Amino acid sequence: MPEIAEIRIMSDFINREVRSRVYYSIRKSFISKVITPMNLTFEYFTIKSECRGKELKLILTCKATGDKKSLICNMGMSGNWEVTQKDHEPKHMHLMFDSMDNTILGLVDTRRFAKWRWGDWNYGRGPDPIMDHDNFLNNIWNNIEDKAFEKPICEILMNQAYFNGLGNYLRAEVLFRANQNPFQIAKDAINDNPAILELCKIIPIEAYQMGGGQLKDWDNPFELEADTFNEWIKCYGRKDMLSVVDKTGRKLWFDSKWKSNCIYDF
DNA sequence: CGTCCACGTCTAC
DNA sequence: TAGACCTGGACGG
Repeated sequence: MPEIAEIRIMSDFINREVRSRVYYSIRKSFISKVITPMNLTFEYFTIKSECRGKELKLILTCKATGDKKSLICNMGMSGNWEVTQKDHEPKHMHLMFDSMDNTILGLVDTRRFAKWRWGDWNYGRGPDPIMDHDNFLNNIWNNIEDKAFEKPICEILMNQAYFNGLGNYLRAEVLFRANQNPFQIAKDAINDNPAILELCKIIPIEAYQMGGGQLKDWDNPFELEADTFNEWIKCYGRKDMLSVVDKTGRKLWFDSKWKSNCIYDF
């Protein structure tokens, strides 16, 4: 489910929901295997959300002292946020924030790949390609001689040290919209076709404005038609495109015009 | 019923 | 560079 567009939508959703609420407790489900201790000394606290690439940061502020603690959340494959009534937690809600108004802000995650920890951003991941685009570009141009850029462009677009927030559907859409041979060596591809880097901002913004990708039961802040995303997506998962398993084991979707360039076995 | 597949990391041979 | 980690939906017999 979540790549950078969906993470931003989740962050917006959280900020809208928590704006007028005060929280008093954090819990995790009994089944959760996340070992992060959930004890919090704040008696009452407010919440604010930020995002950076595929990471989400919940900043908790103590009502009494103004002290802050940050929880960094990675949403895995199926993580999403919901607000429900107390004692009506849906199945697969594994992290819960209890509010004084008897609602719960919770992380719902069927596959339980989502993780959370106290602390700051993982700076091993690159700058946000949308909100911090200049640093995103600098990080790439300053490291263009890195061995990572000797790999095919389709592979490095999944490398979170440089493309924090891109995932399997966004890389397919970026490459397609850039009219880019997915198998060209990344350094050459970026030098020949720097529009790729602009599309790493433009495409996620479009996906964000569409309300995100393939999300079922999403509380869409834009109130768009349900199939808007399916009309927008031009490559990923489409019958008129080719797919092949790449070196990292992920399925790469690409325009059949590049078939003769393909370096992976069909 | 069974098998395959999924928008992502992690760690361990 | 395979697997491990997970659940459930789609699809086939």
